[in-house]
Amino acid sequence: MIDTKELKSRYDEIKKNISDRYMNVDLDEIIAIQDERYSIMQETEALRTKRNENAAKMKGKLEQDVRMALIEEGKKIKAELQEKEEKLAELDKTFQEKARTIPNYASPKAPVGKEDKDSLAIKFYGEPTKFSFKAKDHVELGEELDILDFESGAKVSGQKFYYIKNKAVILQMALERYAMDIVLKHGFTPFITPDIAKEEILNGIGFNPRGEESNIYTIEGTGTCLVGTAEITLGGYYSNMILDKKDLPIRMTGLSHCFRREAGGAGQYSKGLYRVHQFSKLEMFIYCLPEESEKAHEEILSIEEEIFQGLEIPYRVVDTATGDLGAPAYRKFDIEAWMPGRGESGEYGEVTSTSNCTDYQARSLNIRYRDDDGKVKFVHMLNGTAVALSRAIVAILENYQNEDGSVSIPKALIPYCGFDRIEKC
RNA sequence: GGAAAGAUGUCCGAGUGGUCGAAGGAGAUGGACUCGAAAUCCAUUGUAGGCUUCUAGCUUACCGAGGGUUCGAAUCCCUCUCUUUCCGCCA
Repeated sequence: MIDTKELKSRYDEIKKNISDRYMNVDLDEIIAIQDERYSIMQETEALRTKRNENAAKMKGKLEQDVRMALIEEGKKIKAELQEKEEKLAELDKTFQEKARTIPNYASPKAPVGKEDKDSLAIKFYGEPTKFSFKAKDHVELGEELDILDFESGAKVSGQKFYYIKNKAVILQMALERYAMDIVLKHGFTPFITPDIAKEEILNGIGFNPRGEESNIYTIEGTGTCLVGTAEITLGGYYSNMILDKKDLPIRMTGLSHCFRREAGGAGQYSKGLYRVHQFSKLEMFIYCLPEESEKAHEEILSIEEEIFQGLEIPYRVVDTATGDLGAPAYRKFDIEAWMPGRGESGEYGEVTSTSNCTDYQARSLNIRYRDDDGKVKFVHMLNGTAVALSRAIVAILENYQNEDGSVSIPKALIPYCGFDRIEKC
């Protein structure tokens, strides 16, 4: 969340940010709740002071009637205090809930706009793959090659589930290891994280596990959820801790399953592996000093590019428009790989995403460091996809398809796969 | 899953109802001593929040977490989490 002490001093800025992001947050209501909370808080504290003073008077030896009078007084204060404290707790809860909905300040460099098409393509790598034949999409390729099975996925688990079969299994493992090797080379510490996390962690990262539009599966009666990304488990790792400044930046990379409800996400642009309820992903995460976060963001992006350049897949980099930024993000870069089977005759489709969340998550999760001036300050937290296996497989199958329906393996993956081609068996 | 013991400030560690934001020690910082250093001595040394007469003062909360008892809780009670040890079970 943002610093709620600044709601009034940065009022115009916050308001503009909310409107730039096309979000519906009533800042004035939140400030009104905050004011009421402060005033109840003061009344509560005054009563507590009275209670403490009253109790302090009873320390020594006292006449019985004096003591009884003080106890009576104490009981009266206690009753009053209880009432105030209940009210305060209620206000606190409401305030926290509402304040959490205020988005992070967006970078002044992020393009302002409502949706996808307002985002800026800031870089192109390679030319969209051309074929001398009609390109198939990954669904057709995958089913013909008997390496993807959506029908069985739907039968056993439901819509948007799938089985990966045969050489695609090896391909996925190869991709995992290939991306891991690149990330490790850049000094990241590898993790395999839990696939389940507590709601408080989800909230701290900025995911809302509740509500109709939530993309999160909650596990009934446990207070936990299936993670949608290892960003959650990597970001929760240091919650409530004060980090040593000399240990920063901390670079972590985590492999996890990712579960997403994707309610209502159907249609041509979500078909096949592109939008699914479960996939695996290798995620990068950095905790760093505030002054280093923009540089760290560039670093993550460049590793993501290195991974896709190594696969020789054409892509573009997109600087996400304010209206399309997640609430915690200060700035977000997506890599969109060329997908020849997408749309009429190929389109770019998102394969990675990296966000600089500045101190937004750190404030909720209480992750700080001690600065040279002795003060504790919030770290900046960044995340980025190393490789989302399902989407990377979409890009590989569609870009590396051959006229006979077989699929070649990108050069960089051949040593990891042990074969250079997937063909009909 | 069962049993026992434990969880206190940066660390170690005392503290079984009021004199405890918390003894003592270590560490760190500043100062004295010294040519300098060590030793010694003195002082300072948690976090978050609120208010005000805002380079300061006042005040609230925090002793694993959450509840409860009480005029008053680090201290008593309940639940949970974690750690250690033992038993059971298991990949």
